[in-house]
Amino acid sequence: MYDVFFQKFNEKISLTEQEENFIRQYLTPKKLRKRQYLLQEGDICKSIALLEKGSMRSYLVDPAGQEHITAFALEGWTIGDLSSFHSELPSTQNIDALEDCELVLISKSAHDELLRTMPKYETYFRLLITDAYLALQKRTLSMISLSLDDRYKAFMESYPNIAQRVPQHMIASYMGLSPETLSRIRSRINTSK
Amino acid sequence: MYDVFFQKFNEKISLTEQEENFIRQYLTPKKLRKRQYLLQEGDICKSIALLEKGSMRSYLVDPAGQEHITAFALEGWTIGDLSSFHSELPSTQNIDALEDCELVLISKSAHDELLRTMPKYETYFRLLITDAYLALQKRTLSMISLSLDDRYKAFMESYPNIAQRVPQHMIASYMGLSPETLSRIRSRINTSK
DNA sequence: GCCTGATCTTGACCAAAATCAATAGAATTT
DNA sequence: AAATTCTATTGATTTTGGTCAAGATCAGGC
Repeated sequence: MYDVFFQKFNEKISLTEQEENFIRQYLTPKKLRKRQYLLQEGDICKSIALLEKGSMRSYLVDPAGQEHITAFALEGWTIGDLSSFHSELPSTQNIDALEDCELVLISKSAHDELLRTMPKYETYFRLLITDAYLALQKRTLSMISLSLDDRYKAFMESYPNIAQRVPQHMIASYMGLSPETLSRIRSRINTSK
Repeated sequence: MYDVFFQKFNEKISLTEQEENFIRQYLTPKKLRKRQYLLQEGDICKSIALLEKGSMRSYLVDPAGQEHITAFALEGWTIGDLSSFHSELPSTQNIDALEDCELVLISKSAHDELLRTMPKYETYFRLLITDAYLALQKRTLSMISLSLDDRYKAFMESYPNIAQRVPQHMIASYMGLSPETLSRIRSRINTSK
């Protein structure tokens, strides 16, 4: 149990068996059915989740009622609304399962206690959020500096596994495009090579 | 010396005088004239900088030769290319001074040693990068979900002090717009109220 | 196995932003 | 003080992506 979680943890900071067992007490397993919510707009995000299995997305709804996907997650990825988790204020995001999922949850109180008592956990989390920052920065820079065609190519290179598992219109939403435009980008790219 | 640096540090984690002096050894002051580079594309980002005084920007140049501003920094803000700093690979960004600046630098080796030896530094840095992540996320979400008018309003609310010190065409660049479009957004907003 | 709903593509049309161009006012430099 | 450069605005035109609509394919539910 928690195999993927500890594998990912050990990639950043290696743990002894005792340390793994210490952390284990703070973890909670959770299963979600496809389409089930982990978090809904207005909720406070009380835990961050690592996916052992399945796929998820987070999205927000704009003033005009349109959904915009803000993130995807696959096995081994972490998902949650860090803003709400950190501030303990209601979230503006929704997170739900795209497939049946198995998760590992760390509650806010467990997280805070691990930060206080276990330096390796703080290091793990610092590295985790550094990676998240770098990935987000890459996304943001591609949005301001690349053509649509290049942005799509960059997305496909960075996340080929997402493209395989997620419908195309959701990728369009993630990129801030209409599904029709993404379809046209694809046909443009395919004919030009 | 380093007043702003320690003020910002203490806002996150409070330090004793001894701790301040311990950190002080690892810091280097630097002055930059307006238009002077802190980092150029191809350089490895060897230190992160906190601005004691002045203002800076970072930008990148796209394949078509066009500049895109990726970040601004004012007094008390931290700037640098975290991607290059972290990976020790050449940067794709340029960072230069918009006004005469006074900086505090932490080199990569100083940073690594502080992380190893001083838990409070690691906590400080974790909180710093968490804030950076949250700010970047806010920016990214506004790019995919808001109208241009709302994005501009949100920018002005979040960073009124940037708008006061930075020419408008740079704000347009930061937002990924042409200067003409930003000018038209402004006139639209001004006439409608 | 059929039906419904979801997904993707393509076309026609429209709206929004980029580009090109001209102007004028500010700020720096000499 | 004059000259040069930087900055912002406005108009005309072009390009790009969004919206609306129709049709085709596929998957899952009954």
